[in-house]
Amino acid sequence: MTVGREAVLDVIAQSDEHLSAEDIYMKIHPFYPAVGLTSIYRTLDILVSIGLVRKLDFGHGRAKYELAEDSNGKGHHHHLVCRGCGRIIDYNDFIDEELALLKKTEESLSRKYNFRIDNHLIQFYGFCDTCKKPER
Amino acid sequence: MTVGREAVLDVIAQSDEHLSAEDIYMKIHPFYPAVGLTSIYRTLDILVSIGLVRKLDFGHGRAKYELAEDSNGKGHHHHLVCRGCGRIIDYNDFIDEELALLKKTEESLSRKYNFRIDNHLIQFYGFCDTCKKPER
DNA sequence: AATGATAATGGAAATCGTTTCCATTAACAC
DNA sequence: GTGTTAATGGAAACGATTTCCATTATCATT
Repeated sequence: MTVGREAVLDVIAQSDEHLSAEDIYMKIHPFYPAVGLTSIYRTLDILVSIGLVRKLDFGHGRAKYELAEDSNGKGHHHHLVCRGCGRIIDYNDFIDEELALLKKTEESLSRKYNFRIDNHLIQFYGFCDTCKKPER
Repeated sequence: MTVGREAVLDVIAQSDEHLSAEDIYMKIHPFYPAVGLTSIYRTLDILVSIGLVRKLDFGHGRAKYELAEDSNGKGHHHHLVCRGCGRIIDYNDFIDEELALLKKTEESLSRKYNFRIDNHLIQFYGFCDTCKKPER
């Protein structure tokens, strides 16, 4: 654990948003100008690989990162993605039902396709409050 | 509808795999050498926007495209993504249960967040048959 | 056929997030 | 304090996708 790595983890832990590598760089830079973007990427890879951080792709061309659910205080959640403004809403309604079904599905798929499943992704796409066009 | 557009849609319709823009270009080029990559991208955008084609991102850095479920003969399905070799498996086990829960969730989320949901994404990640490491 | 307006085209260049390279520096066991 | 190794950051490379722009096809109107 070096200064730079600590800083990256700190920033992610502090923030309750989904941060891109550059977001993180921006937040760190004022305090640790010596830490470069490359190291941020490297550190993120490590944090993801040890399971502390989750890498997310909402289709906006850049990866976002959030603290893994074990430590994020929000518990397991999924995402609502606005195609208008790109806003992401975390939700955990029905999360238990979802997880139960997912578990069941995972088990069945694992068996059927001889596949070891260790992660899943659920996202809803649409238009948020402010981006909804008036009905026509 | 121009020759190039027809060709793109044809290739997607014929194939039962998930094709990248370049895959499509490769398949079209021998027959229509005049059709450029740029047009493929343009056409794909159009096909996606009118709902004939679905754009997929499996996290391999390039978008993949498949025929929308209305016309693909496979019906609604979700994906199993192998992190080892990148293989994608389409499945539709429990699809009815999944869709039922998704529908219910969508309705609730729409109301709660005043969000118009028109699409969803479900993917499982893991390691396929051949990529599974021996248990240890 | 000739005209003119508009849509579609493809190749080159630009874009931009991410990776790779590599020479430098930090850490640390001996 | 010397040697070995891991970590670093800046520049350059990378690669999928977009943008630019001059050319070409389309087609309704004369």
